[in-house]
Amino acid sequence: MANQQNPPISSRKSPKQARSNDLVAAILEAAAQVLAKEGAARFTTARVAERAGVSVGSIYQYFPNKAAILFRLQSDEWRETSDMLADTLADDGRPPLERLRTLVRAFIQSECDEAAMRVALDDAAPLYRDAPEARAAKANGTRVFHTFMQEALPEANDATRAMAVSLIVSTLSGVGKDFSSSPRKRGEIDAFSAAMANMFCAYLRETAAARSR
Amino acid sequence: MANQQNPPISSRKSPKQARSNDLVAAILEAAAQVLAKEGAARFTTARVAERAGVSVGSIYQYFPNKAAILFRLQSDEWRETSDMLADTLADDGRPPLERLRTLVRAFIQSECDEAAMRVALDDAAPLYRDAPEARAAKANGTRVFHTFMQEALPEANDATRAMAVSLIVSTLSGVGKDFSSSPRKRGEIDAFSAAMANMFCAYLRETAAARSR
DNA sequence: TTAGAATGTGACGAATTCGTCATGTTTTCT
DNA sequence: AGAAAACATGACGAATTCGTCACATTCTAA
Repeated sequence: MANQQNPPISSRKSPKQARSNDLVAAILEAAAQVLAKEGAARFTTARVAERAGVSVGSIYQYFPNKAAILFRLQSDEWRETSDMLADTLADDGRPPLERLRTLVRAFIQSECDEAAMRVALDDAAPLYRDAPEARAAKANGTRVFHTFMQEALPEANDATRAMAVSLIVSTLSGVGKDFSSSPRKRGEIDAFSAAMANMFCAYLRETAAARSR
Repeated sequence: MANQQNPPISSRKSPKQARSNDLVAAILEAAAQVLAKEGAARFTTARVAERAGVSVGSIYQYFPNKAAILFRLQSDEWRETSDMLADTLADDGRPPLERLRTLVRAFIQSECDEAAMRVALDDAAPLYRDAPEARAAKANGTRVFHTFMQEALPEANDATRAMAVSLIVSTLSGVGKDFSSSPRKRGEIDAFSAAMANMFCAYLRETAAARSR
């Protein structure tokens, strides 16, 4: 109901020289560190600048505001994990549900690996969440699952498949957040991933069975 | 990694006279409105006071700080929904999985009914989340599910049951948040609840079957 | 070499926010 | 009634934060 800021994302200018490329990289690196180590509430352009060994003004040369930095971090994160998931799902030769198991494990693992930053990024979500770019980026991340679902539920109609996708995507991200918000040992990750994969597989099997009946 | 404040919850004093009881009620009512209408970022003791027709000082007489108000709101919310869920689950005479279906529907519905405030409350979570009281309140909310799971998975061992509980609880709350973050029509709520219930039931059935084998 | 474009700096204004405290009002109790 | 306790007020200090802008430095190309 609030928390929207008009120019949150659109890049202010793009680097023309080598040094400014380095600078943007340094800013992003520093931003990730500040976010992970200080938390969302203490994420400040001033702190990012200090950590990057750069002045505040330089940051505002390439990012219109604080939210844009955060969105960029989140956006990169999404791209990376969605690429990883796409690779897992595209691995033909293994049955769909088995690939799904691998995917769940990989996702939970990656969520836990960078827990600190992901949690903070999530805390900061109100700052960038409502931007159209953010919605687009998120939608793009679910594309992989739609093609996967064609394989997993070949007999089902589109509505059923769409529902399965949104349910699974939403569960993965929501539960992943929750799970990774406290530190986890290897065994816990294994067990939890397995249970979640079981749940998805059971659901898909029953859905497929119901459809073909 | 950050965002902790030492005295977030402990009540400052308890109302001794009638007027102060009314005042606390007015504060909480105003707080809920401010949160829903202005969002977490604009949730301010000053704004709450103004809406309640009360002075800031009065607020700080009964709440040690802003976070305490938010925690109180969240806490009340948790209590209400967990009571509701307990009622649903306790309704003997109907098979466990059928009760679970009803529960899922009721939960999603209630999540959508007050979407604005719940989303804002979630955005504000970093302010109260790390308080010990918050963890306790949350744990208390999962109690209902443990007893339910005894019925649903009578043959399973404790570890399996515990996993099922945390998976389902986590999914409910995580996915509920996600789903209710955009406005939903009645039909969407029905369809989504049904799908989610299907997923839970399929999981529990397969888990039960695996155990008894 | 040198003009001008690109880049980098950081002090600073404007805005917000939190929570306190000295002071005033109302209630309670004897 | 009168004293003490409870309750209520709101101006204000201290702290933070965001993002800008006038100016300095570095690079590019003629």
